[in-house]
Amino acid sequence: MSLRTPLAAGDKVRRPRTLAQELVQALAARIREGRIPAGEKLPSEAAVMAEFGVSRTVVREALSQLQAGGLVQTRHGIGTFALAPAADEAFRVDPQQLETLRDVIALLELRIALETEAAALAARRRTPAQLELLQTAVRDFDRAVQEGRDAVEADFRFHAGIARATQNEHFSNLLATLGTRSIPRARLGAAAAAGEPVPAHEAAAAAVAADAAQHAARQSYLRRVNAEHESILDAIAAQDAEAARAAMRTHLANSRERRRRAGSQAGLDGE
Amino acid sequence: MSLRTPLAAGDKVRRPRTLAQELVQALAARIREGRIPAGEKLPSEAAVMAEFGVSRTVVREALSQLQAGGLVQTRHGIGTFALAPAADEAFRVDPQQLETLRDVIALLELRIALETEAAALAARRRTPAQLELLQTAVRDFDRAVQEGRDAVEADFRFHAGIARATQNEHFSNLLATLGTRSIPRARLGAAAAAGEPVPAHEAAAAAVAADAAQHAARQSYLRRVNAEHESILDAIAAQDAEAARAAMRTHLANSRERRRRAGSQAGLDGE
DNA sequence: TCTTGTACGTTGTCGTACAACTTGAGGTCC
DNA sequence: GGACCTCAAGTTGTACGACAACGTACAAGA
Repeated sequence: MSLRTPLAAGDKVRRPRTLAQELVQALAARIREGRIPAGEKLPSEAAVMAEFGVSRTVVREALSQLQAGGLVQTRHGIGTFALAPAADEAFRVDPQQLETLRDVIALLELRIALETEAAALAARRRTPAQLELLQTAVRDFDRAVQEGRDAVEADFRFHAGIARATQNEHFSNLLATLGTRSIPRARLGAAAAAGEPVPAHEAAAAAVAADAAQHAARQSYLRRVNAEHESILDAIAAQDAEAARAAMRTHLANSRERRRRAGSQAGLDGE
Repeated sequence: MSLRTPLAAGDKVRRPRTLAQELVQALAARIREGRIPAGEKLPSEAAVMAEFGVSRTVVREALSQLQAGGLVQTRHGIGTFALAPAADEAFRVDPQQLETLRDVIALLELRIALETEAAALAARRRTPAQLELLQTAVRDFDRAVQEGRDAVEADFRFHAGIARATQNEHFSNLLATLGTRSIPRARLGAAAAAGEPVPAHEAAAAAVAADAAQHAARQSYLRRVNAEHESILDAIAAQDAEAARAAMRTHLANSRERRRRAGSQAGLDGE
């Protein structure tokens, strides 16, 4: 069996363009169809080379992709093994589950679970360099608030930095999954609320005043958020795990209440 | 920036993973953090080689995995491009990350974060029917231990029941994802070590005695586990959130220590 | 019996070379 | 001047050979 056979005349737009991708399909089929049962060892790279008539480069890239796809597992010096069809029970948040305020708060509860523990672990394990990144994030957040710019990025950086400082990849991976769902919300609402110059050509004076008041309220709210960030940062700097845990819980619980009060009106902007 | 730098003294058992996988993480981080915006071209393979100080083999395997993961797209003769975050950003645990004891403990840390909070929420919110299910699970666990049967199923049912009693789907969804990865790992070695009837036809008396001793040790260990379950159950029955949180933390921390002591020898059986 | 060494098979990384593809610059012809 | 052609440069795709790192099995030695 060789992959090098030129395409027959009828085979116009054959799907897989590269040899590696063809090989991926061939091997994936064997695994999915059970011709290579779960736990069983695949042929060695040399054997696959011989069987399919391709170079080791191609074989390795194919195995690499199967690995990334979770179909096989490779162990140095031993071989490559097929994995259980892995009822790919990936955790994901259905976008439909973010429609109501109640949905958003449910997700925030999960973040509380995740991040309070992360804060505690980060306090114990953070490296000096990681602490520095957190300090930078808090400073940037503060500056963005003062200058009326969008502070969401610095906010996210702060939380992501804590997750990373746990030295446990799972925390940052999971937060990334949650974050892209729960934060990046406000494309429309927040931008307008964040102080973009509104086309106020014909706006009534009353509307302008209301806008200014809203802006001021947002400022004070963001300052409170920053103060909470600093409490967390102090605890992590002092390597006080329990204080960090408590400060993070306060921060996120406050976020939850702020959001709850804001209702569904303001959309889901940063915390 | 080079991946080849020898480990610093402080770096504990730094992931012995492969260069390609490290590179995958580094590049994936750049994309996820927006340092390489969607649609933008990644550095050429030659540029990545130079920047990270690795061979083209490694670079190509890393890109290959990113491709399989849907983060980038490669076009022959042009380059590799970052893709839109693809709403597919699901959280999953790479099977490769469950190889070492250290990996298992890392996952357990995440479970601690998740389940301590779940226990607290469950204490506040559980319905009488849900409480009853938990009581049944604990009773079944106890009976299974006494009768020498496998208690993993009842154990998992107890934990899953708590997650469900939070009334927050995300907790049970995530626990399911973690559970299928971290518990049923009864592969080759684990199955034999977990107390399966050994073909003892010609086993020496000494071996039988050792086996009996191991069985007794396992019994006492499972009774301790059950006692911990009962503490959690009591707190949830009394709707005492803080007590439930503390009891769950104790339980999982003990699990972690038991597992740590067991080392990698016993494989990854239930807790 | 237990330990040690050692040979072998397997995967991980490196380097070089060339083929195939795309783009853009420059040249040629009308 | 404009349309077309050619070609060079940059990029990804594939091949081949070499060695390092890792695990396992088995034989030799204490």
